[in-house]
Amino acid sequence: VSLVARDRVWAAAERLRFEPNHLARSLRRGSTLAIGMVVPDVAVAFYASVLKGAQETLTAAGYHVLVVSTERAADRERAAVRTLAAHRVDGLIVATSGGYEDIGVPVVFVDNVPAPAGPGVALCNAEGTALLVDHLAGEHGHRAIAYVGPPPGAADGAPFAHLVGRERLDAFRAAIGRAGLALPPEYERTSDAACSAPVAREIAASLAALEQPPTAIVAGADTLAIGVLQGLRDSGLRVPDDIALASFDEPAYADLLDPPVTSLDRHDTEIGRRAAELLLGALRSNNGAAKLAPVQRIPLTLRRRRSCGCGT
Amino acid sequence: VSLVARDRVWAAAERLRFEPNHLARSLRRGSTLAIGMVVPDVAVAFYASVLKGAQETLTAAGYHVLVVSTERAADRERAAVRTLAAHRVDGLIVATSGGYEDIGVPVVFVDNVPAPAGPGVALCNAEGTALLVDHLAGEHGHRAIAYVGPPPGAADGAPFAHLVGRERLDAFRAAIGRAGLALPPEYERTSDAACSAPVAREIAASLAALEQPPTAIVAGADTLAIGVLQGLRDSGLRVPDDIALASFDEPAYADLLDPPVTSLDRHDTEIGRRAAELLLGALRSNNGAAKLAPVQRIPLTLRRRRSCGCGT
DNA sequence: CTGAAAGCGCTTACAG
DNA sequence: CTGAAAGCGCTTACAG
Repeated sequence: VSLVARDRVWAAAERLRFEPNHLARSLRRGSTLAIGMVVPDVAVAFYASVLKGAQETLTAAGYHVLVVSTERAADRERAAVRTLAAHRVDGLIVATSGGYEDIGVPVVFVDNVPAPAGPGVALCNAEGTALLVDHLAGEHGHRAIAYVGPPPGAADGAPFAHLVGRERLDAFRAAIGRAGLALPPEYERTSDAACSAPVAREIAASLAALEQPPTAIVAGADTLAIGVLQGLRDSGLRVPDDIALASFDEPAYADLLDPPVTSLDRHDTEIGRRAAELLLGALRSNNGAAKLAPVQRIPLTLRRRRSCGCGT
Repeated sequence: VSLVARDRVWAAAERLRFEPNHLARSLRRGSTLAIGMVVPDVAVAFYASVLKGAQETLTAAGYHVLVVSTERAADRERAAVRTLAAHRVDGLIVATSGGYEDIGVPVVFVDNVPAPAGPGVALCNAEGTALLVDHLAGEHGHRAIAYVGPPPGAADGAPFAHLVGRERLDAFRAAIGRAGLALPPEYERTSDAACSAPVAREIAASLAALEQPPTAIVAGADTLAIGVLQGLRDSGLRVPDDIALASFDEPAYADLLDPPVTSLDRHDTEIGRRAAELLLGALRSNNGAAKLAPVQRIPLTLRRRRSCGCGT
């Protein structure tokens, strides 16, 4: 081919905005450069931030991202994973609601990390919960602390669901024990699997109506903290004067809420970035070594605001 | 083939979890059953909800969704659209930041709908802005109302960007005129293209520092409302006692903010659903008729809360 | 170093 | 009605 002809071909390609067909390339190469990302709910700030962090890193590495939001239903998660398998994604990042099944590609779990299933990025659930309890008990002297958290059990028979709920509940019990406090069963409450605010709202109202209501509440998720805030308001209780509140997750604009909510800073986008890097490592090595990688734990920082009683 | 053999093949397929290769099918059929969705920022509640609504409808119709978040940069949007073209998506849903270019597939715009470019789903920007101004002027008697909104101009040479900003600013001026109020130039402020809260925070502080500060502010986006709230708090002003606030978009948990923020209910997921239906219609007919479809406008409802002065 | 051929896994139009 | 062949648009190993 003459150089002149070559140049003319290039120019024509440029002019017609020719894009090589990625499908054909993928079919031939056996790699799609696509990563599937499965999250319980894209509209929840935490997962949106994780998604952003992961997408940033994966896009920079030449991958693109297929996102599916499963509405926290195990069967929808299963369907999503199978669809992603049909599309031959090269790997998966999964914040599982319990429906995951192996499709033979590298997977990195985030948030909810099933113990036997591979590498993942999780929060320091135990340490974080302890931070909240220790702060309420140690610095503010509370002795009647209730818990409203995600359920510890598996949803609809799912093997992996709600490890987050398990870890946080266990850590709450342990921290209460270490502080030498009593934990009557009615102080230990769990929400629906979706951690929906309306459910937490009712739980908070029922806690407020107890003969011996708690003087402080630990919420195990941001949506639950919002619901608790609403429920306490319904009951005519002031936060933190009548009852204190500390939340595991940081609600959006926590400092502008009434009152500003004491919570743990989670570094959301960092989680997505780390998950993406773990996955990229597994894709590069492809020798199964990544399967043995330990779960990375993201440390949490306590943000003291008014809801716990600080600064009043 | 004998019936017995057929059954055994089916059983084996089931057992091995055989998934037909979607790539090969797409290559042959000339259709990927994939829809590209381009949004400025998945972590913004509005776009996340639109995404959910669209995904719901598209998944039910057998399509899957490729999401790209462009961080509101026109060049990143352009790159995203080209990548989606390389993957041969069957159609696009685009909340443009100005970088869109035609790739020869049906497109539906949401939020920011460029006039000559096809069907879309937009908000009633003019009517919504008028609702806010009329409420502040008519029901609360404000005569010095300032505006903090998205910029009306195109970002970095993009032809389509910020129609939303244009429409809301024009509507603000018109509503102020109809109410017979003065509009000094220093009351008419616009943020950066990203509508970032920190920029609005500084604008609010500078409004508060004016010799004749406004008695009310209309925020043209939820992130701007949050920033204004912070800026007014920085300046030691109480909302709504010292200065009232009404926001075009509803911030997350608007009723739990301090104060609860008066704003317009936008029906976010409905927007995504409508956009998906428009796109499905265009894909089915495929005769270009959809190109002539008028832009659908979503009506908005005023939610009266404390920040405007209601209920005080 | 260049160019023609085979093949990725499907679907579809066509021959038997 | 069944079965073999061609082809979607690439990449890659191979022959010239």
